[in-house]
Amino acid sequence: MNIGEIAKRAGVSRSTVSYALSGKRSVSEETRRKIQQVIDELGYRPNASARALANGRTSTIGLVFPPAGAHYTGMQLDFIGSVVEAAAAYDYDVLLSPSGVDSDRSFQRLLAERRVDGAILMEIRLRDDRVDHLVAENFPAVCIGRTAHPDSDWWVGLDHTALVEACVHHLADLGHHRVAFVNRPEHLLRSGYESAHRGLDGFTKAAAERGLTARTYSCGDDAPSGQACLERILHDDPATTALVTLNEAALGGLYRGLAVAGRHVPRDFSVTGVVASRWAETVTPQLTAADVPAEQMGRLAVELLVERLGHPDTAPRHHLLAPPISLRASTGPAHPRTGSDS
Amino acid sequence: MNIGEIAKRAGVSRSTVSYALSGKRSVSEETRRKIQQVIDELGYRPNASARALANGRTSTIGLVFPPAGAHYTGMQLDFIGSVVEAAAAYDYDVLLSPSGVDSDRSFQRLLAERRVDGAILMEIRLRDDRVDHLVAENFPAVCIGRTAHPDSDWWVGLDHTALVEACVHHLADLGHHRVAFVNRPEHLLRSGYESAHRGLDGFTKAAAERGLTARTYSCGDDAPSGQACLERILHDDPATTALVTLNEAALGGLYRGLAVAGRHVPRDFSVTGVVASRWAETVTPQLTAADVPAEQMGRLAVELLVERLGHPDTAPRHHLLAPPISLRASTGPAHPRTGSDS
DNA sequence: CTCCTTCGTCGAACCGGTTCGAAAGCGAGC
DNA sequence: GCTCGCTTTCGAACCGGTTCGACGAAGGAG
Repeated sequence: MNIGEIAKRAGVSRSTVSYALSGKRSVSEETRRKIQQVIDELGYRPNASARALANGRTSTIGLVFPPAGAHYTGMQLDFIGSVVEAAAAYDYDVLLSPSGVDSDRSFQRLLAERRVDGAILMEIRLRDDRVDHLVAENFPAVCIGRTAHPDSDWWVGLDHTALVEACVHHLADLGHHRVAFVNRPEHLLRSGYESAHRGLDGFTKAAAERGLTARTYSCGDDAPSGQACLERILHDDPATTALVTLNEAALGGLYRGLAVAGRHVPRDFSVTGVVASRWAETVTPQLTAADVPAEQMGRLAVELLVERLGHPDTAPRHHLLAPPISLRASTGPAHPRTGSDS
Repeated sequence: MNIGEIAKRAGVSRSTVSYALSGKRSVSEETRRKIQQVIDELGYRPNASARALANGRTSTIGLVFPPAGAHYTGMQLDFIGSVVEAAAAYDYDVLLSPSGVDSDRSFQRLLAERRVDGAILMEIRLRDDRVDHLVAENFPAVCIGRTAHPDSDWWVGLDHTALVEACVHHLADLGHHRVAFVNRPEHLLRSGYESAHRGLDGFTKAAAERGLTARTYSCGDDAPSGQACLERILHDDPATTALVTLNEAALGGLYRGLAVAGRHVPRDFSVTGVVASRWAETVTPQLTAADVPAEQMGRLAVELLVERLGHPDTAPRHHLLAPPISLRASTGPAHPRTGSDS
């Protein structure tokens, strides 16, 4: 059931079938109908590998996936979903590439073996080998996140600095003086993980500006770590009345820690941070947070990539997003704890 | 940088390079070294499309993704991650196919255009066109979930009936008499969604066996729907003291509804169900639940598929998993509400 | 009636691999 | 010395598309 078979049954040459399908040269109405009829009868679809070999385009984009074995967060899932959906709208398939332990191997696979026309990278680091590599080869790629030298790349990113600053200002406006920052795990910070660094910067800066007493913590990406982290916070400074977090996966644990410590949210303690709205709404009380527009970011990344694929030598473009804080139910005015603890 | 270039620089023919690489015929140690040296110098990797065209294998498996635009649950994310990881171990890439609105188009794309060697399907329905289609074509596929005629398919599934039964027995053992079942959304039930149906069956059967007063509800896949559903439950029968749920995404809303209604978990109300452990641990109190072994299921699915690809005409194989209930903190003995409500 | 376009179609080459049959080189056996 | 068999290498065909140059027929202009 290849193009030769169709040609034979339609009584024309292979090239005529190809042109009838692609429309790159005119074909008489009559033969076009005949060919279409044969194709419909046999349910023919052109072989993707052969097509890719011949015209050099695979109609596939690679999505470089967070390290395998890690704790995926809801945000990442939303990215993946929206990327797949947006790509389908442009007739692209999405190939997942685990950037796991031997990330090089699967990465090489994508690029050097020409499995994809372009790539979207998640989980960017400030200094990122993968990005350097792609830029050096001028390979069409778009990052979800920014490196330290963002002008030479294509990316769509979140202004974590501004978002965390906004969270701190929100808390300061409510009268909080002693606040904590719950960051992603230590090893991500050390490896230069973008959002962790920029978020931390924003926190430190805004806390200084507002004259707050601030402490920062790293916390594992899971609920038990969140609970432990909260215990540490209250142990280090029992007078803490609010926290800001980037750590979506630890959120449930932070809440549990507060409940265990007898701190009511938002009466005794305010919580805010940067979390996708869909997940901010699953906790009780619902989280006042900067809404990560994961769906939009995935879509924008695909749009940028498609544009770049269409116009290979355009100057880099980017989108820096700074979604507003959605006021929900997890923050309130500070009530300094008086007397002994409950 | 193709095989011809390598051949030229190594002073041999293209076929010799090919054999040196594949090892399908012997090549003298000397020429093999020479070829390898040239390859290392130039960083050559064979073109995937050409290879796929020539030998008929793409080294890619398709993962048929839940409908686009739906609310993804954490479980699904875990599946995807584990499938990608397991596939990488067998040197397969994973191509995502959204089975969205015009699922046929992208589905056809995968199969008819030969983009993948095999496929893994998620979100199975009891009567599933996609599965029928694949079985009819004898296309190598493995389902995560069972259809109504499971003997002719390859699948790895969860015994939702048994799991929900176990949940009901657990509640009955604790002395609960009036229990509710929170299912997936109505439209999924209507479309024959497997876990929703089997779970419901298990609930109904076990509740009858134990002589419980039981009500069943459909609930949207998000927190607000969960909260609304819980209100409905307490409105319909304020004496309800426990619920079983399959609806992971609504769980946060159910908890919130209980908090709003002043029912303490687990003192006044027990909650249990079927939820991946990683997510069961993020809520407070942690959910006593049958742990969905998403990671294991993804891995098993890949293993079955690889096996099927290796031995095309083996009889169908499957794995039916029935993980145990993990006792956490969300269930307790029934204390019939006495007097007026709080 | 010829000359020049335009339209529709065909054959051949090409994309970059794999694979098969055959041939060349070489030592062993008779 | 000749044949046989083994190892190593080569050339050609093939996978299933796309694309380019050319060619015949039809139509219009002169």
